[in-house]
Amino acid sequence: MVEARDGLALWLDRLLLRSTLGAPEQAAIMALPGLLETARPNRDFVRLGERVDRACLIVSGLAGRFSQTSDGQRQTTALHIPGDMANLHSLVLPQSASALRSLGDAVLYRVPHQEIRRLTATFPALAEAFWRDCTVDAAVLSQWALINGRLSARVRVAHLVAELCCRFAIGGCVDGMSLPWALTQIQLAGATGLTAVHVNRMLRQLREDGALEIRDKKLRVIGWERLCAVAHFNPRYLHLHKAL
Amino acid sequence: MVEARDGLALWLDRLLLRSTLGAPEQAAIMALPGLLETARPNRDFVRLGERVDRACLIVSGLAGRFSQTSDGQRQTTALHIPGDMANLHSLVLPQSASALRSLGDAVLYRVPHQEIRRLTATFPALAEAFWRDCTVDAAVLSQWALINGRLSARVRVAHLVAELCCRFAIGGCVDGMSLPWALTQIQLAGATGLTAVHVNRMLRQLREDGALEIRDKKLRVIGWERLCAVAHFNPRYLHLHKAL
DNA sequence: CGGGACTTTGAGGTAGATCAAAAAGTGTGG
DNA sequence: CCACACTTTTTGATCTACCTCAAAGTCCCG
Repeated sequence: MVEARDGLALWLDRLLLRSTLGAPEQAAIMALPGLLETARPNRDFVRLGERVDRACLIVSGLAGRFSQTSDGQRQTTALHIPGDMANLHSLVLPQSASALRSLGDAVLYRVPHQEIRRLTATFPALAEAFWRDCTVDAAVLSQWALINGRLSARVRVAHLVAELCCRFAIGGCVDGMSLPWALTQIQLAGATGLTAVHVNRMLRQLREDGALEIRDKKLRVIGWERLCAVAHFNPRYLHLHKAL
Repeated sequence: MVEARDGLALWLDRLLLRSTLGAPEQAAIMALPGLLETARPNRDFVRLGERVDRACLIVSGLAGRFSQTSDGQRQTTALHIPGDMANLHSLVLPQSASALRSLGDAVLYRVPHQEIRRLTATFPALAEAFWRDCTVDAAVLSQWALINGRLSARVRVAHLVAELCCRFAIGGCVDGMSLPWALTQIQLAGATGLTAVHVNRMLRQLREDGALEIRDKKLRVIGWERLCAVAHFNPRYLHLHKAL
């Protein structure tokens, strides 16, 4: 059974990677009230343009953030894994500029803005930690813009896979490691700005290169070094450690 | 003669578009100490990976933010106009994830983090206003990711031009309007993820379509409606007005 | 067992890259 | 004011990475 506490604990860990928080701040995070909710698979749980009054913590499963043109074309602008407060920025900009949707089965914990504001008002260190995490989010998007704007399809797919490896297994990615993998090639295409057909071919190449293998909803990293080399991957932009 | 006060006033106007600030907060902004500096044209004034202890306000001219691959390829992730505090986010993430460079002649006002922190500590409303403006920045980048990831070269160029029109002439863009235009086609290519050659062809098309004209470092909007239509442009994402 | 979503492979088309070179503009020093 | 070097703009010709369309194969769930 999934519980809100699990999600909050993951989120707190994430915050502590980048910010120093005292015991009262940590306790306040863990005590945040909210609503646990099972998202219907592949459905928007925050719609474009909607005025939002609760932030969504991903407790389990995956979620995507999407920008959309007037004629309905979508581009993924972020992938969120458990422990991500997917739209924390809605606290300061409640008019949602992008949609959030579950990718497969997902469980959310919806925390009212007003509860988060209570925390930022009491603990300035939390306000800063929140702002910092939003900034990391933007840094990741910058990296996506770079990779998707300048590099080949093969690099894009490899880079996205490498990023997710690092975010799931915070710190150490190694050869032979295996991760649960719920993303379809269609979803991968949405995030890399490619077509699903071409993603398929690129994944085959990466398999033939001895970099990785996806089977049975599992990703197996065959050659982490090779994958990083193909992807031009350097995890610094993820800010998974406190700055020196 | 350009003065720091001009830049600070522009920035304050920008903040007031999106946040409500009292007289003391406004006075505190206008009193921010810093160093006025003439940037050498087309030079990085914040380098990649550098540890930053001052934020850069663009007082005059243009600046670009760039992400960069290990082998030196660059992608523009933001264009900054006078009144933009280009790297306000460095306050919470001082390890610079992107480079900042002047595009042509530019004048900067460098404000020490420590002075800005004095403000956020005293006035929580300013901390929130700053966070909000960084969030808008990220929203603009999302839009770029969408446009550059999914739409044709013609749309990309048109969209960028339309965005800059709106940001320069906050609120009203009209037919026949003319703006100072300092960007080269090479710089346009850097922001749209195209080559300069192709940008040139797209600009010619837009001219032939009766949408715009660039001559003598001036941009003339011939048909604003037409430009917006070609660009799929809807200025909402710029958050140039307070949310309803 | 049947239907829907996803994956895989093939064949052919195209938007935009690349390469090349001329023309126009811009700044510098004599 | 002109001569120069350098950058930017413009145009042409060719090439290719990725898209599009199509169809078969696979997986999964009711």
